[in-house]
Amino acid sequence: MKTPEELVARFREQGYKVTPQRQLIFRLLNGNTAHPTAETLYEVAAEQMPGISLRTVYQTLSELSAMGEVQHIDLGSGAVRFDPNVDDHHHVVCSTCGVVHDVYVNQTPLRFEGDVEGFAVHSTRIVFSGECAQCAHLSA
Amino acid sequence: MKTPEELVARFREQGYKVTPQRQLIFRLLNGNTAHPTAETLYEVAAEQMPGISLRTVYQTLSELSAMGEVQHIDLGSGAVRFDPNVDDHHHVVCSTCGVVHDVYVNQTPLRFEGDVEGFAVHSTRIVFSGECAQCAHLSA
DNA sequence: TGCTAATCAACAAGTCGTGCTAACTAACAG
DNA sequence: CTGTTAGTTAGCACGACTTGTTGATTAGCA
Repeated sequence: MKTPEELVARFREQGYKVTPQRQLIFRLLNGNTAHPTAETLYEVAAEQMPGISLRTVYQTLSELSAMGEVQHIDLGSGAVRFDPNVDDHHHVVCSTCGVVHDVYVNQTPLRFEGDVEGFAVHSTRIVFSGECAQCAHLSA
Repeated sequence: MKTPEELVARFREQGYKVTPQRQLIFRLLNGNTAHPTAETLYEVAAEQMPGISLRTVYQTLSELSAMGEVQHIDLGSGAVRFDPNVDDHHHVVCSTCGVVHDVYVNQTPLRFEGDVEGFAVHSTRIVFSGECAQCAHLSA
C-alpha cells in the first residue's frame, strides 16, 4: 500500500475528497499486518474518532480495494479481511486462533494436471492452514 | 467419495437412517465434478423428488462433510460448494463463467518465507483463477 | 408393530455487506 | 470566503447464505 500521504494525493487526483475519516483509515492500514476485517478496523477507528460510522469504513475500504491499494482476502472464515500488502504473496492461517500472516512462496511455476485444457491462469491464491507457534506452545 | 452403497452402509453404522432423500443426494453427488452448491443440488434433487426440502439437502451435506465424505470448498464467490472428490487436490476457477475444475498440483513441497516462525502447516489450499477454454473462445 | 429419527413447512435469526433516504457537515474550487 | 457538492451519519431495510426452531407428519429399522 502507498503511504497515507501518497494515498491523499491519489484520492485528490481521482476527485475524491480527503476527509479526516479517510485519512484515519489510511493511517490505520499503513504497515498493518493484522489483516483486519472492516469491523475490526472500525473498532480501532472509533477509538480515535468517536462517531465514525462502520458504513464509512466499509466504503473507504471498497474504494481502496477498487484502486488496488489494498487486497481483499477471503479465507472463508466469515468476514473479508483487508491486506495493505499488495505484493504477490500468500497467507498462512492458524486454525486455532485465526491469526493470518503473509508469506512469500517460492513459486516455482506450479504445474497442474486435470481437466483444464486451455485454461489461462491469471492468478493463484495459496492458503496454508495449521497451527501457529503461539497456539502450539499453549496446547503443549 | 464413497459409492452410494458404501455411504448407505456408513450411515447405518453411525446410526443414521437411510432415507430416500439421503440416498438421492448420495447418487447426485456420486462422480459429480460440477462442484455444486447446496442450492444447485437442491434444484436437481427436486426434479427427481418433488417436495424434498432445501433444509434436508443442507443437512445431508453437512453430515457428509462432517464424515469427511465430501469437501467443503469456499471460493469466496458467495455460496459454499461441495466436492465429492476428497483426494488431496486443488481448484481452478474461471472468473468469467464460474466453472470449477479439480486439479492435481505437483506439490513440490512449497517453501514459504515470512513471519511464520514455528508455524505447523496442516493443509494447503490452492486456487487458480483465470479464464477457461470455453470463455476464452467465446470472447475471441 | 412401535420407537424414534427424519422430514417438511413456515418462520425466524444471524452474519456480512450494501442500498436508500434525509439531514447535516465540510472539502475544495473559484 | 463562499458556494457547490461530495462525504458522512443514523436509521432502516434488504439480499444472500446458512442454521435454528417448532410442531406435525412420515417412515426407517430393530
